[in-house]
Amino acid sequence: MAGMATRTRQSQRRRQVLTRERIVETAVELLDTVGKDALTVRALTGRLATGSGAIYWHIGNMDELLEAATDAVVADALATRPTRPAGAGSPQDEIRAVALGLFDAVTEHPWLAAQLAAQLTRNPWGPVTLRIFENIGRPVRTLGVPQGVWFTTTSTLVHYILGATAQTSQSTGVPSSEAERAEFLGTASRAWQDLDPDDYPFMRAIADQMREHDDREQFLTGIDLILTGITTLHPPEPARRSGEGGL
Amino acid sequence: MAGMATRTRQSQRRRQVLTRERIVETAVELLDTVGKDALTVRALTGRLATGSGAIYWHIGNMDELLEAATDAVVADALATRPTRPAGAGSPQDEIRAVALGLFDAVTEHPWLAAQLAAQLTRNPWGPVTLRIFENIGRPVRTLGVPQGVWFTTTSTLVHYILGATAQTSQSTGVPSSEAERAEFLGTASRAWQDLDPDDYPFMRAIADQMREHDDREQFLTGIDLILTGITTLHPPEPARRSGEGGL
DNA sequence: CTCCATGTTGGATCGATGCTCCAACGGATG
DNA sequence: CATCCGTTGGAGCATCGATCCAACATGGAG
Repeated sequence: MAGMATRTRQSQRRRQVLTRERIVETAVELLDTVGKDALTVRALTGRLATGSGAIYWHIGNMDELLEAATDAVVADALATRPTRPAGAGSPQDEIRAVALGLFDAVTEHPWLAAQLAAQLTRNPWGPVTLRIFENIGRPVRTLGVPQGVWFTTTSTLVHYILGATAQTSQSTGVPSSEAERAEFLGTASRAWQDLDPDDYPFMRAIADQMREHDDREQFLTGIDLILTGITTLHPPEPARRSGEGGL
Repeated sequence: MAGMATRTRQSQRRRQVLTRERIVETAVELLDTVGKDALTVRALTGRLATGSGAIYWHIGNMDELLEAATDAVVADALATRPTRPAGAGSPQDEIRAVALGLFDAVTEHPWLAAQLAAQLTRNPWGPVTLRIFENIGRPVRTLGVPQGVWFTTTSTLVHYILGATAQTSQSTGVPSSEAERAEFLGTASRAWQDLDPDDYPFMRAIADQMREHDDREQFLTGIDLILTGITTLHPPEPARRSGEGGL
């Protein structure tokens, strides 16, 4: 209340102030380097040279910390879009860019896929989902679809993106995993061919395609599939009446 | 038998055989009634009147048990399709039926959404994913799309379904939650209208649609959107060559 | 029928985790 | 200098997944 400049900068007044931001930052580091199971309160106290009580003073929960870490990474992935100052390309390109930003973030952070899915179910309209929705919905609006279907259209895209990224977790990323990935795909493809022909005829039929598919390319193909459906069901009006209020 | 009273305290040991199937069954019961956090090894030993060692003799892992429970529920949801002996309706109807089967299963089992997402990330080609893929891919094949895009097309549908069901977890289900649901939507819609206009213009614009949307209807709309994209990009050939071997 | 061999059971026990509780610290205020 | 309160660090608690092992039951060999 009426605090003047008393709240001085967070310089090395103490060794280094423990702030919520710093905790989240360290959590992301731990997640990236050691994996999700290694993100424990004790690991945090070790890295930050503090106690568990200090940590719980800034974050109320472990789930809350995971949500904050997820939101931080997602915000960074959506902010650093390929130098595109404003809506330069088509709305379709913008949607592809946002989707690819999330896709690449998931491949860079192996823990992110599980967390995105977890946040979606635990807190369906939390900050993470909100952020993604906003970034997809904005180009959807400029796509020329009627306002009545903005919500549904955006939902379809977001749900596909999150479902697709959920499955594309650990595969790519490390460059040396080229052979490793080929072996994984080969093993899976072979396993599909050995399935019961009565129970799984389809999986056997696409075993070959599976071995040679590219996750990223397939991801984009799915986006284009949905975009085609959108523009087919709601073709952009050639001349848009400007004085058209809602409804 | 003439066993003396030397040590007959636990004579009723074999009153009911402990099998993996029974453990999974009990796990589903616990998940449905008390929730996911209540599914502990100790809760299982209590319900089954046994010890933890006996349980770990049949299941190797807690994650494995969760996967088995998920697969059991999914298999049941996909098997009990509305009395449709064979492919009676159009491929589109079949896809809608499979998707709705999963959607309804998620609403009936509040824990299922999180588990479906978890299985997708942890074990991308485990039995659960395999089963869903097969049930979606089969009608996709009869849709008339070229074989080269079977895998990609099915992936798009499955990823959307899993992403959408992931967000539709706790909302509907209980009939008495009618007012509760309305209040939840109203609260969320109001929260969106209070967002920063600079950061979240889109969410503010669709706050009204959000309050009055129906999850199930929106889910089906998304399916139709993707189906439209599929049939637009790959129109069914009027005459299909039958002697088309794989290659 | 007797008696092991083998597969199965039940529970004690271990290590680890999330979280709470509390004494102590230290900069700001008077 | 004295006091206060936001903040810190760590001991401790409850609980969990998982392991280990002695006690059992059952089928087949003798």
